[in-house]
Amino acid sequence: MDAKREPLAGSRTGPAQPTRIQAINREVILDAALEVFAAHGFRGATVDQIAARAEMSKPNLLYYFRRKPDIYRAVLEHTLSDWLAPLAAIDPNGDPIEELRRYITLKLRMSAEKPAASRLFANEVLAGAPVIGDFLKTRLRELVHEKAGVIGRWVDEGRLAPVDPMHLVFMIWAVTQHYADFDVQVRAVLGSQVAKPGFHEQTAQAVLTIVLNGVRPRG
Amino acid sequence: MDAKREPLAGSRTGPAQPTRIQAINREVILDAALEVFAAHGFRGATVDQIAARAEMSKPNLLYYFRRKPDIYRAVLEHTLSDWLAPLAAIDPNGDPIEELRRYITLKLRMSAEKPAASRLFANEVLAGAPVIGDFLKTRLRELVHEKAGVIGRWVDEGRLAPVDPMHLVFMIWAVTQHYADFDVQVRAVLGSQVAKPGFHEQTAQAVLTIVLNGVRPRG
DNA sequence: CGGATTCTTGACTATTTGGTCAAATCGGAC
DNA sequence: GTCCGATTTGACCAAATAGTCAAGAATCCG
Repeated sequence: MDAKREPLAGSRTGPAQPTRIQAINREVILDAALEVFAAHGFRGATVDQIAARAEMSKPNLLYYFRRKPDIYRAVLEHTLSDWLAPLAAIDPNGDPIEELRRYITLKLRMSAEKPAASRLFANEVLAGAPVIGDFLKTRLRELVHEKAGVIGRWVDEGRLAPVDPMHLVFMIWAVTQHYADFDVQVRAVLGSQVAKPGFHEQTAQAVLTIVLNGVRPRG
Repeated sequence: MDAKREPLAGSRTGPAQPTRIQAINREVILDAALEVFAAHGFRGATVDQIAARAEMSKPNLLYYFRRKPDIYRAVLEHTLSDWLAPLAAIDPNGDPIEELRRYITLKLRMSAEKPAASRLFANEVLAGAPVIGDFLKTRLRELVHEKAGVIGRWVDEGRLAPVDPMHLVFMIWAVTQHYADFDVQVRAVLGSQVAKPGFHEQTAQAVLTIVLNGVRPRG
């Protein structure tokens, strides 16, 4: 007999033949889960909250993702590559200052447009990175070392001031993600300014000024 | 009759006459709670975890703090003033670069010595600052505006490059707290370097170089 | 249409969690 | 030592939460 496809194999192990409804609902669930996990972390989030936000009964949600950790992992995977792309895009052959400007600008835009993704990672790492720990120690580590090498070469060539490449990367992450992760604090301190049009451009301007001046070689 | 002191008035509303045992146990509980709340946030933390870490039965813990939110509030209050002190210490009459250097150094030291405190705030703010929201919008806001005024004056006097004072403060917070909040990530990427002696000095050196160069007035 | 399959959910269970209570133990002032 | 309030905890309860299940509703395909 031909291999009988189990009811949900596709939705759990791989997209063997995802239905239209499956595709839609999995997307809806992941969107809802992203918001909830981003706000409260894995342990603080509840399946009921996610189901409510997805406008779907809990058993229905669990029909698509059998267990809470499955949802969590799926959300993380769904978001990880996006989050890494800007760093990967740094071009060794580009102009150092321009490459950093583009990188910072992209990261700031992501923080503005997808703050929940940033908060999701923040919560995961704060909790000790129980799920993405391996990823951090392997793929992220390799990528950062690669790009730190590029920055280090720029420094050696005198095209950047003598800065520690690793710490420069950390600084850029810290500052750009701060505007997503600590949005509530930024709003509390800055008040109505944040809502004004052009706020993001102003932020980008300020961040770029300090960081780029900090790494520009001094005459 | 003389006012009969209720059994635990002191331990709940104010230190009317805290016993030696009370003082010790409240301290033990707050230390334990700090670690647990810092790792999992308010919702993710459990009273049992805190009690276990404090090496004390749950009912005993609840004898000192009646409810979970009471513990949480106490931990936050216990930590808030410390966390703010370095910013408050910026001296309008000091040398701009030296004042910023001292501020960054202090914040970095706090992140290294009390990472849990930083993570506690990070979790609270990530969750939308349900407890310290008012504090952020009042006391923190006032303090930051005051110090931003100082920095703004330094800029006007030409003693700092033209930078947005608010964003400079955010940048310093972001970078310094990053080393506490994202410690796991930093370790994953940097590996064994983090354990080496002198790592913190190296970090401070790198951060100070970039930020101070970023704000130093250009010839 | 009609039958098979996918999708949906109300009702339920087991476990975890915040919190209570009464009884037992401890500690300090006399 | 003795006494009384302070401290401690085992046993317990109610609510919240992750996950199950069987049965009904919708959808797809010929």
